[in-house]
Amino acid sequence: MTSLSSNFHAAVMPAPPSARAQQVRVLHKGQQTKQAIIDCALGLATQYGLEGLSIGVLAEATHMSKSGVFAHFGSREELQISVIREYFGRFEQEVFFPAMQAPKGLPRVQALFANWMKLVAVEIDSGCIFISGAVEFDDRPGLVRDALANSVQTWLAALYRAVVMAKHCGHLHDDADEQQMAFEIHGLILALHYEARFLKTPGSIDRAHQGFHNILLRYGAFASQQHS
Amino acid sequence: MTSLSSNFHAAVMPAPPSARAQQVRVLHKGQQTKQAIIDCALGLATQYGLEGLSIGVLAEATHMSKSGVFAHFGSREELQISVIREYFGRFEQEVFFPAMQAPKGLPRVQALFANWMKLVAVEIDSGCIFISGAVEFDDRPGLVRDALANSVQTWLAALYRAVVMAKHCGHLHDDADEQQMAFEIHGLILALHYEARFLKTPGSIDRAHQGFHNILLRYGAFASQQHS
DNA sequence: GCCAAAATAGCACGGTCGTTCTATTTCCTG
DNA sequence: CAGGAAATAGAACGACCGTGCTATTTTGGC
Repeated sequence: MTSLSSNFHAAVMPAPPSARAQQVRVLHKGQQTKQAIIDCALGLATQYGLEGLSIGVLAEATHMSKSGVFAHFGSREELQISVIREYFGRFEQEVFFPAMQAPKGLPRVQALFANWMKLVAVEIDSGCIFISGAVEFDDRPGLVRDALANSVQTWLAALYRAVVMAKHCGHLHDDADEQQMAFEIHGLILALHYEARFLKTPGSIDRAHQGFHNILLRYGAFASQQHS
Repeated sequence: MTSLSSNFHAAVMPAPPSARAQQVRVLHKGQQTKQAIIDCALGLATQYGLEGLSIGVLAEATHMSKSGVFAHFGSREELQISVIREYFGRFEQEVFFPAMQAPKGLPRVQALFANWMKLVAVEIDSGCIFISGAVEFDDRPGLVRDALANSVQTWLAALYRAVVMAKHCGHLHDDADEQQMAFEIHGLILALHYEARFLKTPGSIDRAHQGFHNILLRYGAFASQQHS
C-alpha cells in the first residue's frame, strides 16, 4: 500500500472531470486556474473554516468574478469537497509519505506522530480542517461531511495499521490495545490544537511530546506489565 | 472557593443588568422570557454552534418576532455571550459542584473527569460549546471569544487545582507534572468528543475511561517511578 | 489568423442575515 | 381602573449569500 488508501479517492470522492472520456485534449488554462483557486480556498478554509469559506470572498482573493470562480465547481459543496481533497493530499505529502520512510514498527509510529504534530504546530495560526471541519459538520449530513469523515477515517486507519505493525514487530507489549493507543495519540493532537491555537497556552507542544513519551512508557515492549 | 471562580462573572462578563442601581423594582416578565430565550438559544447553539445561532431561527423557535428577541440582548454578540454564561453555569452545576462533594485528592479528580465525560457523552447528539466554540472563535477576536476563553480557562484551572491538591495529598508520585496530567485528561475528553460525535466510533466512551485509568497508572503514587 | 470552444465577467434573483425605527400590546403599580 | 412604562410586533434597511443566465473575452488547434 503506497498511499494512505490507494483506492480512496476513487471510492469516496467524485472523480475529477479531467479523467472523463472526452476526445483527447486536456486543456491547460482551466485546470491551472482551478488549482490556484483551490490553493487560495484552502488557505481561507484553514483560517475561517470550511463553513466560513464564501465564494464572494474567494473571488475577491483570487481577483476573479464570483461567477468565474463558481463555474469551476458548480456548487459550494463541490468547492468544499475540493478543498478537503486538496488538504488530504497535502496531509499525505507532509505526514504520511515521509513517515513511511521510517522503519516498520515503533519508529514509523513515532514518525507519524511527529509529522502530524509538526503539521498542527505549523498550522497553529491557520488551523487544521480535519479538526475544525469535524466540529462544523458533526451533525450536518451531506456530501461534505462524508468526504471529510472518510478522509479522517482513512488517516486514522493508517495510523492504526502502523500501531498494529509495531505490535507485530514486538515493539509493544503483548497486552497492548492498538485501538486504545491510537485513541490516546489522537487525543494528544486534539489537546495540542485546542490549547495552542485557541487558548494560546505556552508549552503545549512540549506537553504533546511528553504525552507521547508517556504513551510509549505504557505500551512499549520494555514497559512493566501492569494490571489492565 | 465555593465556585469555579468566585469572582469570575464579575471580572470577565458584563454584569447582568438586574444588578444595576435602579430604583427598587425588578420586573418579572422580561427577565423570565429572556431566560426562556436563552434556554432555547443554548439548545440551538449546542447543536448548530454559536456561529450557527441566528436570531431569525431563534425567534421562530420561541414563537416570537425577531425584534422581540433582539430587544433582550441588543446585539448578536451579547446573545452569544449570554449563551456562554448559561452553559458555564450548567457546567458548574453538572460537573464541578457534584465533584466537590468527593474527598480531596484523587477521588475528586476522578469525579471531575467522570462528570465531565458524562456531560460530553450525554451531549453527544448536541455538542459541547466549549469544544465547538474553540474551533469557531480560535482566530476571531472579540468579546465572544474572550468570554469563551475565560470560561474554558476557569474550568481548566479548576481541574488543575484539583490535580495539584491530589499531589499534596500524596495521591500522586513526587515527579508528577500536574500541568501535563491535566493536558492529557483534556486530550481524552477531546478525543471522546471527536470520535463519538463526529466519527460515531463505537466504544469511544470505554476508551476515554481506559485512557484515564492509564493516566492514573502513570501518575499515581503507587506507580513505579519511571525515567522522565 | 480564423474560429469553435473554453473560460471568465456582468448582472439579477430570491433568500437570510443583524439591526433600526416605529407602532402596538401587555404588564404592573399607584 | 387608569396610565406610564416595559415588552413585543411589524416593516424596512443594506449587506452578503449561492446560484442561474447571458454576454464577452480568451484560449489553442487548424
